[in-house]
Amino acid sequence: MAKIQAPRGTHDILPPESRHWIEMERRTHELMRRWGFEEIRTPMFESEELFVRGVGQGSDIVRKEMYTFTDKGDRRLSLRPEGTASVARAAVEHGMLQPGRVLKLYYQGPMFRYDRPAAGRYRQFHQMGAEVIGSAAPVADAEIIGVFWAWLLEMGLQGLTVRLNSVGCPVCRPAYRERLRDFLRPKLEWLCGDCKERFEKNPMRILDCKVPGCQAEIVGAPSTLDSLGEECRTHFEEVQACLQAAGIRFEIDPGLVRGLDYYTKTAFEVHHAGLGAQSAVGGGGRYDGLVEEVGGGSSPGVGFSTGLERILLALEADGVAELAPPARPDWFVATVNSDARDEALRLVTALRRRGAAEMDLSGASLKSQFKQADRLGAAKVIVLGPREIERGVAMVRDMATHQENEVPLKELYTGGSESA
RNA sequence: GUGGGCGUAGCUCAAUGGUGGAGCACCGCACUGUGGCUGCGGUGGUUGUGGGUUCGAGUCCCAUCGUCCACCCCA
Repeated sequence: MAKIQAPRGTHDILPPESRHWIEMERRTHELMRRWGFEEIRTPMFESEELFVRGVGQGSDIVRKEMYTFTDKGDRRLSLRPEGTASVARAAVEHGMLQPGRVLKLYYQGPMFRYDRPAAGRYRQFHQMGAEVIGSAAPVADAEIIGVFWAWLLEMGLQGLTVRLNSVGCPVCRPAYRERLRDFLRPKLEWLCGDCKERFEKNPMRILDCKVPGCQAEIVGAPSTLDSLGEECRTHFEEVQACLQAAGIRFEIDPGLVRGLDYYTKTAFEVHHAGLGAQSAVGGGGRYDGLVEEVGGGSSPGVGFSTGLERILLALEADGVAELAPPARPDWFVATVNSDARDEALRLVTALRRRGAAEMDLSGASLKSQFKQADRLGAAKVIVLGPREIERGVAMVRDMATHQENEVPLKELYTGGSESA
């Protein structure tokens, strides 16, 4: 039979790597508890419409990266490409948004995008993210960037940079777009093909273009920041003041434009130096129009998301060897021959109520059982053979000191002796 | 989606077009009821897959799948 491989862009998470995932999740829950966020778990597929409206028709994600299918009931469904739209949908659907109430939620799980795979980019990948919904205040933006920053430090990462920008709001953005078009129109013929297209659809993306010719043409272009309306400008200044108060360093990056259509005002990304082309470990921003877009009342929000595979790659680049060391058994119960099997089973069952205990499952020789115990890093090996069982004792060997003592079985069962 | 690199044992890698190897890992033996170190031995490959060229292909050609890099985009 021909082998079946995992689909392109997907990957199995195997031991010992799965230990790192367990540890990341454990630290996430613990940190979020301290920051007062509660977990929300939403479906991995949703109506296609949710993402079309939420993430945006114009975004690359919706235009070419969604896994969309029709189910047996003729519903158009999409595997979720990101988490925020689902959180907003669930908050609206369950009436969690009441005027004056601030919701703090986090989520964690697989996301799906039909993208060409590369290092740090997969078709099924995992994100963790958090949202503050119900507050338009700058301190909410700082709360999100702050919890993200704390989370990154909790994972043990170094060499991180926060880039911050404001992309304006539906009031001031159109005005800025026009100013930018006016500036670029005389230079249009010198721009690359992609940028000529962007000129009509999304001229702000031109600022992000990597083509050297375009870079030269945009010198002196009006900055988003100079074109912010009064409200957006004040908000941006206040966010910066809050970040300074919270002790978070950042760089202003006027070229930072995010790929999801729902962002307003604050946009940010965090980059890691050791990651190559896919250097963003996460990002986010404010989305004051999203809740309304998915059918709720007007409710402002701000959030972040981070890619867990990239976090692991960044940790590797930082030389963090082990997020979580292997679990070592306290005891390995070894049998001299098969007559001791039942006693060993009884004993290992009893020991497992108090700690981690292992026994041989393959009928291996005593020597081989010691090798197993050594490989597992067991602290002690308990030897059961005819000589011991007859007298109601077991030989207990300390693997570090090589000391062996006879211990009555009764004590091993009750944990009554220090020697066990 | 565009351009390019790479697919050989579980892992990391060798093999001028001429009988596919090594290290690590795994299993066993070294006076038979005891681990790590050492020595010796062993298991393990339809060379990603399918075609083609050739007396002969891991090696050359085509296709396909996968992977990696850059672009794009982003996490």
